Amino acid sequence: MPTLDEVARLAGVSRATASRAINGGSRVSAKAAEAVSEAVRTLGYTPNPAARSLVTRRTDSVALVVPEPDERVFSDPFFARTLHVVTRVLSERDLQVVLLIAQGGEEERMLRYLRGRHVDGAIVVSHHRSDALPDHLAAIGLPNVFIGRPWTSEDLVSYVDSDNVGAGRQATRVLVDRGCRRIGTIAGPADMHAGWDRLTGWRAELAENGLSDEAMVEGDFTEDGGAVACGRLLDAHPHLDGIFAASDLMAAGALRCLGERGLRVPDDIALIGFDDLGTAARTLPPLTTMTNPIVAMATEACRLLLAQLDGTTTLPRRVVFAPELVRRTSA
Amino acid sequence: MPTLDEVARLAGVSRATASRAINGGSRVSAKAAEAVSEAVRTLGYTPNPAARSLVTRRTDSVALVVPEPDERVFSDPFFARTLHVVTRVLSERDLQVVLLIAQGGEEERMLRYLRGRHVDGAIVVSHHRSDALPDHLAAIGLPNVFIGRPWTSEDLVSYVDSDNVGAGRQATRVLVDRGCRRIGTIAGPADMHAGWDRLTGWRAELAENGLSDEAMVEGDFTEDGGAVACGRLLDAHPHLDGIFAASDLMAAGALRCLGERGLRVPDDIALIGFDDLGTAARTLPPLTTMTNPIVAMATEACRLLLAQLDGTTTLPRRVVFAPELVRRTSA
DNA sequence: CAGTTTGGTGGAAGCGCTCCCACGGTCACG
DNA sequence: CGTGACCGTGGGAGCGCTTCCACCAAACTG
Repeated sequence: MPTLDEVARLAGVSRATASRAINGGSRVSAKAAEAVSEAVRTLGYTPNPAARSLVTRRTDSVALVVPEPDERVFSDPFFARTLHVVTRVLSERDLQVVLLIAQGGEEERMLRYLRGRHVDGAIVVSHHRSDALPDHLAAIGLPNVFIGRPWTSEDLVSYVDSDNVGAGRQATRVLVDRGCRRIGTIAGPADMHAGWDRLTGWRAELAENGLSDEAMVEGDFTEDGGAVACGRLLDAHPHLDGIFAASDLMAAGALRCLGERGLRVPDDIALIGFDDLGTAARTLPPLTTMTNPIVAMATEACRLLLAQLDGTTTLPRRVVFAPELVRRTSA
Repeated sequence: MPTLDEVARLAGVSRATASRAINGGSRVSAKAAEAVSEAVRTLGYTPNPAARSLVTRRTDSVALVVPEPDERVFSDPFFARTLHVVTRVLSERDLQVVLLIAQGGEEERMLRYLRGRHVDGAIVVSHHRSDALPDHLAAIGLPNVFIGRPWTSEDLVSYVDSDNVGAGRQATRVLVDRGCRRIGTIAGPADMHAGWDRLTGWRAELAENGLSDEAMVEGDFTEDGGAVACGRLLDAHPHLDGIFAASDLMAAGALRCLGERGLRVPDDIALIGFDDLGTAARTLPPLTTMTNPIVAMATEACRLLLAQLDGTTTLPRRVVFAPELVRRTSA
């Protein structure tokens, strides 16, 4: 592998000048710059990232941390989209994204990786109450942004989120408005804010309409989990006429369950989901749902992280986006 | 951040001894080792990976290269499983896996990353004819193993594969044996060996039984693509009584299409898939299919790569695993 | 008891790079 | 023509680590 020294020698300049020419080129004469880039080309020179980051103290890569079992990461379009957007936005600044899936016992491993400063910063998505990620990241001193409100004191970390409470209310209102009076919900996991907040919204809307909020069952944001949860919900409350599922994947599972029980959607029972990431449009019938503003959230998360990396901002910031209703046929 | 120097000073030994104590500890007295690990603990020391890899010329990380659009990577359980297994096997050697998804124009970016020696080696999965990945990797001189036979001269690269030709034959034979005589196939992309070989197997088995191999349509290994392909297949050949789909995802799409056309599976038309990664068991009816020996392939790929990294092997090697038939109800 | 192996140790070189700083040359200005 | 500003340049230090090598003491050998 050619080194900077060889490039400099071939170009007839000093190592310092070669370095400057390669990185930005300010304070370098056009002649020198040309000679260097010529030398780079003929030698096929690639800078050694280890040597570079040893002195710059930057690695030019960022972790996308997902504290979830990988089967979920790979089956929920939410993560695919997030990774896609994050990768795209950060690649504009030539930052490499490293996907860190911390399943089960792997958490310690992941923390070791972050502690070792293999990355300049981290974006955390889908964090659970039990992983003390905000604390750990603070202890490590690594710039970070959460996608989805973290379980910690509000003003300690930067995050982006969608207005899940408001969206939960709005979704429930759709059911109320079409005349449903016995409305159940398949909630998300109680240890995740997204699940919890949507449930809160559902409760609030029911309360405002004087309806019972007893028909609640907790799902796990997966399709199979949604089907199971739906079964339990119907067993306990056979006469439901509306269900709010906290994710489209769970709604798809519910749809399967309802079909098996001979219930027609939306005639016998209306169903509204959450996310609108493709699944909703593909089910039979297509799901009425709330959008999950992933693109906006992920983009903003990158912006916030970049600001931290640049040293522009230090104080934690939060940005909240509003989901929108998408009417299809299930409700 | 504490450095090795500080650790050494606190432990009352030289930097050299501290380094030895931290890495393996051979040729270090028990007393010194204890003092060092004590110092490491109190200081919260973590080695600087950049400094380390500058001298060792290793990065202790390995790329999993997937030259596919990310929506496919995240919707096909094949990749999730592969990543899972690779991560697990390599983590035993404390190697970090970096997922490199090279979609569209990102290919150059990915090559730059590999050329920059950010990783010690690469495992490539799902390679297409057009990406000149084998050549590029050879040019870079990066140890690598392909999962799935690459498009290049056989003995240039190491790879693991499953016997797709044989499995294609066997799947087709299942249809023949149950009495099907007009057998179509939804093939994989022609620029991927897995697709091509399964098609070859299908052709061979039909030929041996004196049946026509005209009913062929190319899919893209996705569910939606499978549905579309199935539609085209039926339009061109309305009287098929059996279909071999080159992946379960495509078979699931076909199932949807067949359902919409009022065709019962397997009574009107038998269907056999490929992969058996969960999807097959969840469809209605459950799919008869061929297993895709991912665990074996991924594990072996890791072994082959590790051998290259250790310098144990230099010559390219190939290992082929045999898929097995799983009988369910669709055929 | 001299001569050899052995194990533990520290000094020091050096991995490839960036960046501070000092230096000389050029130019505009008074 | 002297002075200062400015630009492009190269020397050199040093980032944090591993590893070669020389060294010494202790434990062997014949």
